[in-house]
Amino acid sequence: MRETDFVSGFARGLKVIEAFGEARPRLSIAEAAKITGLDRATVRRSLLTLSELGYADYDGKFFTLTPKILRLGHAYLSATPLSMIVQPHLDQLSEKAGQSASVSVLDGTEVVYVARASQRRVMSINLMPGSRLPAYCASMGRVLLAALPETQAREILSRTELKANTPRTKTDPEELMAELRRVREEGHAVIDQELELGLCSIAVPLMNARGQVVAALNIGAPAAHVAAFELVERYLPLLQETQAALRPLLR
Amino acid sequence: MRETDFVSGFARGLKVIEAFGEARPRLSIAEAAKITGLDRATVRRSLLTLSELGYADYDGKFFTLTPKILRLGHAYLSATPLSMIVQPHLDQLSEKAGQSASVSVLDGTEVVYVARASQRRVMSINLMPGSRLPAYCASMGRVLLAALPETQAREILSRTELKANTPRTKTDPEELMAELRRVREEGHAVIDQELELGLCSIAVPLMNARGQVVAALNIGAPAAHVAAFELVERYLPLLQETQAALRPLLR
DNA sequence: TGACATTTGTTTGTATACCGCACAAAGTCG
DNA sequence: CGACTTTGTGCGGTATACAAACAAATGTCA
Repeated sequence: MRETDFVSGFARGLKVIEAFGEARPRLSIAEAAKITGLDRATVRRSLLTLSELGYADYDGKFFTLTPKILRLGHAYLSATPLSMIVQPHLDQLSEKAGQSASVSVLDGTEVVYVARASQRRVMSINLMPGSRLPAYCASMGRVLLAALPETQAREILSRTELKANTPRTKTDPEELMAELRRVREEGHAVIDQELELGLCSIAVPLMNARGQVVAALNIGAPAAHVAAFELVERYLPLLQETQAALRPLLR
Repeated sequence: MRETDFVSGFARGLKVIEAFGEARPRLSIAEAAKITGLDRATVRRSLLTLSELGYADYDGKFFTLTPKILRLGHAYLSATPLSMIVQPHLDQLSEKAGQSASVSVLDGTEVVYVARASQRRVMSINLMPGSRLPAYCASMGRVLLAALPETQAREILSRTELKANTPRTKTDPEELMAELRRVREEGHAVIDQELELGLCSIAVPLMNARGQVVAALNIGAPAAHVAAFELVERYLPLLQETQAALRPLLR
């Protein structure tokens, strides 16, 4: 790709959109400039553009994103058959298990939720399509990493900040690689309160008809309800049932 | 806003992202150019930029959006307290009612789902956060339109394509305006198979502490389970309970 | 098969739009 | 009021859009 095949004004604008998030619903020009590291004048033009197009509101002082911005992500969710196809199966699975069920894919070092059926609220975390979790300490992340060639999985771990969210979090790369091998062999991953105390989950890969892993499917449960060692016997059969049902439907 | 305060390269890029959707997961440069109405060279630069930034994949022929694009919408969903706040209440409501429950806001002529708790799959429609439905024939749409000044509601209807999805769909603007007045008076809207045969729903507005309508809350049910006239007695109390619980939490 | 038409992707030249900077203006605090 | 922060605005040099031409692939038909 040549230097000139890159539209930096577009790239800068996307960076500005991403400046909004978590604890930042409202941004002033100066704040957005600080977060993005871009020039204030540039940020101002991007924000005014967003506002002009209806992707943002401007009260003269602060900018806020509007629901129109969801069209951008929706272009992906609706364009990808994945989320549409799995949703009904997910609802069914969630109902049978009496627990939340989710499907996610890998994006860099993180898993991204593309569909979710929640039975009851899971702990302090509130997950929805588009939500992200670090792959190394999430059950679906383990499954997705295990599906990659070892070198690639190791490479992803190497650029992940492996921090111990709880005392149980595995953070040693070699230990994690060994865990990935086990996941690959057994066909499922179990997480016992590595992400958050009190939260367990079990995941299996979702494969397409050709056997390629295209996503991961999991069930999450409060540790108070179900001990980690029970996850396998209680939920693995249900997960595998859904896994098998979806296999011919995915491409 | 001055002419020069608009970054057209950014605007063009966003248009390119929106070119992906529903039946278009994969686009060639020429296709994207046709859909957006932009020059092929311009579209090419936008797509290559997206690809360079990891928002799209390119196989030499077709471009596909990657899950990274969800970060853009996620900036809204997570930045907006709305979806985070309502989700647990929604799960609870859905469980009590034994039916799907959703929260949405208005964007132009459409309602956009910002949160959802699905109990069982609702007919052929598969809805998730970011999904859109025309406001005029959805229960939440009626509630949200009813909250606007009449002139504005009429204006929105005037630029909506009022098509009859089913024989029961109301498509006459005057009839719809009358319906909106009734919704405003009664405080809830009931839809009886206007969107899809076999699907009923009931919605109420969600107000913040100052009494401003900030979103709509609904319960949808298969007509086979619950006749439309039963919706009110069975679900309205539950909806109102949730409505009241959320009121002091919204701003 | 081979010649022609059509579509698609890429490059080029030129007019224009945009970025970053420096400065002006307007708030915002003590 | 004066220090400080934030926002708005002209300006020069650079990057980008557009149109048009070119190149390559694909389709069409005798």
